[in-house]
Amino acid sequence: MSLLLQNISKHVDLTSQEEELLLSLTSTETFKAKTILLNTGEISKQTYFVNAGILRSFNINDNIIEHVLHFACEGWWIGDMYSYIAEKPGNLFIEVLEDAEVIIITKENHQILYKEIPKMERFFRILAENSLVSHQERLMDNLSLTAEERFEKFCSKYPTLIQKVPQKHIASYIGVTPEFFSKMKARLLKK
Amino acid sequence: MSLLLQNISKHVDLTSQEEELLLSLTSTETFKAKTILLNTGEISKQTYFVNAGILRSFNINDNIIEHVLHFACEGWWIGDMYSYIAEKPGNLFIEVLEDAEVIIITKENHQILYKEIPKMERFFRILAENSLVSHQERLMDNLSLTAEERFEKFCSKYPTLIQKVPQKHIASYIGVTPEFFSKMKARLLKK
DNA sequence: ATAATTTCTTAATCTAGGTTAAGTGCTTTT
DNA sequence: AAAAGCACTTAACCTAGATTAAGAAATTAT
Repeated sequence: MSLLLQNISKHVDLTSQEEELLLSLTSTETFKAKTILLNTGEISKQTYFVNAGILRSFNINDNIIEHVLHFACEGWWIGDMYSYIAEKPGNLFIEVLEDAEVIIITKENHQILYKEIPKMERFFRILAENSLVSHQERLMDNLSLTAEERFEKFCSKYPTLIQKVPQKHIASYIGVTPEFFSKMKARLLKK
Repeated sequence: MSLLLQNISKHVDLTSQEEELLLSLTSTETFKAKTILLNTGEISKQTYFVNAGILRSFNINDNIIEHVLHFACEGWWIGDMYSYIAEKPGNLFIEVLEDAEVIIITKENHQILYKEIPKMERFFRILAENSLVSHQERLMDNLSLTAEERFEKFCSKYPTLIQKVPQKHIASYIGVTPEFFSKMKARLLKK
């Protein structure tokens, strides 16, 4: 069964007709590493579900410094939620880090989906609630933990990502410079 | 019309029977300032909508330092989303800062609500999505802005809160100590 | 009103993490 | 296989914000 249907079935039960309709409202595309799926200033008209590979979303502030908001690998959703729901130019880039296969839902199809399969409101409610909880936790962690503690938490939460994505992106996600991250890692290895 | 129904009508249209049912599934209570509505370690079984007054949610880490996650005044929702959806002991306190009137929905009634009025799935989906967007923005702000910039943003976003809640809570929300906040404020006034 | 408790301020000192810079080893491209 | 461009490390120095401590102002309780 497709990873997407599996993901959805964790929270709502679809009939096979509904599943078919759902799939007919999506498209699947593959992208090479380094592809930019979304640029700052663009209005995001799609939501992505990752079948394979790794993506990240990030922004860049005045000083040309990147900040990673989110990584997404197999089975994860990613997008610029702000731009997508407000239909306004966003601040995020979405980039492919590792060759990826991605399921795309456009905003129009997403609306059709809600109309034809009201159960999908429930699915995306639960998705948003779970995402909200993890963002709240990350926020509190950034306020109350040291960089070292945040790194340890990241490692236990996303063990596979550590080998796969460049360190500097992890440093950015955690909220430190690559130089400090390197120093910190060396310090941890000595223990 | 009640503030709650007004709030809901921004996103979904309810019939008057549905509105009646909704209200019958809620209760309204008033609380004195300093009342603790939820303690760390408790399983949160209610979601709150603020009719009047001010509440905050916060956690306390080992060092006995508080971190404010959220303020809620008139027309805002507040709760411990993690504990509420996972039905596990949470890490948050919810406290009344200013005498409050609060509409309470219990988890059981919330489920009934979804069953009887499926439209409410949509409402809470939109609520969660909006909340997610603002948490994402706050996260990125914490990673990329200085304390001073975060304070200015807070002022323009929540102008009424500044007069009403103790400074130390705003310092905590912004992510600095009360002492540094005081120094920073003095510095800003000189300009 | 007065005492008690909180909240806020100021100032000296300290530190986690940032900045700058130079060098080393990878990939990727040609 | 060279050349170019990234990604990572190390080290010296710097700074935003933390910590500690003590006093002043404002609330709250008696």
